[in-house]
Amino acid sequence: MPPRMPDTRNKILDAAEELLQESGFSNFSYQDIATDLGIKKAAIHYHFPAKADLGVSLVHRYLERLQDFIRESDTKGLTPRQGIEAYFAVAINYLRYGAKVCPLGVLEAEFHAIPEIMQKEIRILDESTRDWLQGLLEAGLESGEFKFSGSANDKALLIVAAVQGALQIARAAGPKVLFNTLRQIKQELFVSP
Amino acid sequence: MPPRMPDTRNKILDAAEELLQESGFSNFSYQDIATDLGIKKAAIHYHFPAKADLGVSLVHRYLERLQDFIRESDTKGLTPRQGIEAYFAVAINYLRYGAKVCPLGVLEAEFHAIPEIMQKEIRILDESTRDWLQGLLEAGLESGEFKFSGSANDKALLIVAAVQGALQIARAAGPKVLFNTLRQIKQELFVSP
DNA sequence: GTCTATAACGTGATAGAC
DNA sequence: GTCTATCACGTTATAGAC
Repeated sequence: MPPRMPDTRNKILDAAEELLQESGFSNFSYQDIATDLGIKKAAIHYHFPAKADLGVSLVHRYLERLQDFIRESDTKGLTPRQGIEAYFAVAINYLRYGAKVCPLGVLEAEFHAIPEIMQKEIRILDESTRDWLQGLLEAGLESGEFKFSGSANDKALLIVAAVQGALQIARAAGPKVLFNTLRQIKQELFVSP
Repeated sequence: MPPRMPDTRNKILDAAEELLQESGFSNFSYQDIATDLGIKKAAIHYHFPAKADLGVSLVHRYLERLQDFIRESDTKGLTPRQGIEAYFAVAINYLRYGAKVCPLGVLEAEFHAIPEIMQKEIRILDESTRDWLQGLLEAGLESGEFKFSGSANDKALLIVAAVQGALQIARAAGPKVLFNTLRQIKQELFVSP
């Protein structure tokens, strides 16, 4: 299974993803994507008849990417600590290239203004992300790399919420906000610095 | 200085505030507000010629409310612990009545899609909120009510980010997410349960 | 202060040629 | 698959009567 070439459909999703994390789902249009790619709006409607279809595919792709990430982590035999660092690296990259925010954050912020069919997909992505992090925290606790009080489930929620919030606050207060937050999480979580 | 009667201008701001935290700034229209209040769009344009004017006034009112809250806290002589509880109560009320989110969160999520004149006001509100919380944390540390490692400035950021994120995640995963987050923050922060 | 009326524009979406 | 052309609609915003 070789990786597919970036055909138009994938290019559309790439552009939409960028715009989503930049401005929000209802703040970009088919015209924006068309302009970015140098094509016409109608071509996008061919691949995604309604904007809700595009939105669902977008969230679904985040989910696939998470599952790929988990699979790769297992294959490479990443330690829990390396797993957390990889998760943080995703957030840092969001920030670096365009001051983007967490896709879950922006979609949840406008949750009541987006199609219901997308909301369902968002719930799955949210649950999957925190489930994965919970497992990572449990493994780290068992291996002695991590320390924390309370359940791994609770801690996963706290971490995801803080990172999501910090990415947004960084827009008003600058990038340091995110790095500061990640540093605090690591200081509390890691047994040995 | 008695509190002003809820004239049209204030009613507009009330309705707009509700809609902002429900759906986001660019996801409500003058028509939505007009319908809510039983008036016509043009009446709103009389009070707020452009939507950016409405947005600025909206954020400015949050700031005034924060300053009133701080003044009242001082007057009543609230303990740091009571201060934090009052802050959490605001978030809980957001959640309870319409699953609303933190105004800063939703505005930062669509930061790059809103008027620049609003962005400046948002930066002030963000800074003021965390400044206030920082002072509260310092006071609580000194009085022996709170415990935490690192600076009060850092801790204030972590708390604000977590609460902001939790309010959003609650939309996908339900209200428990917020209560869970607040409980964890308190358990880490309070010396005596 | 509030209204009616209207302008100017962008949006999502569809039909049909190529 | 992509295009041109077009539609129906909602949006912000303004002008002017009352």
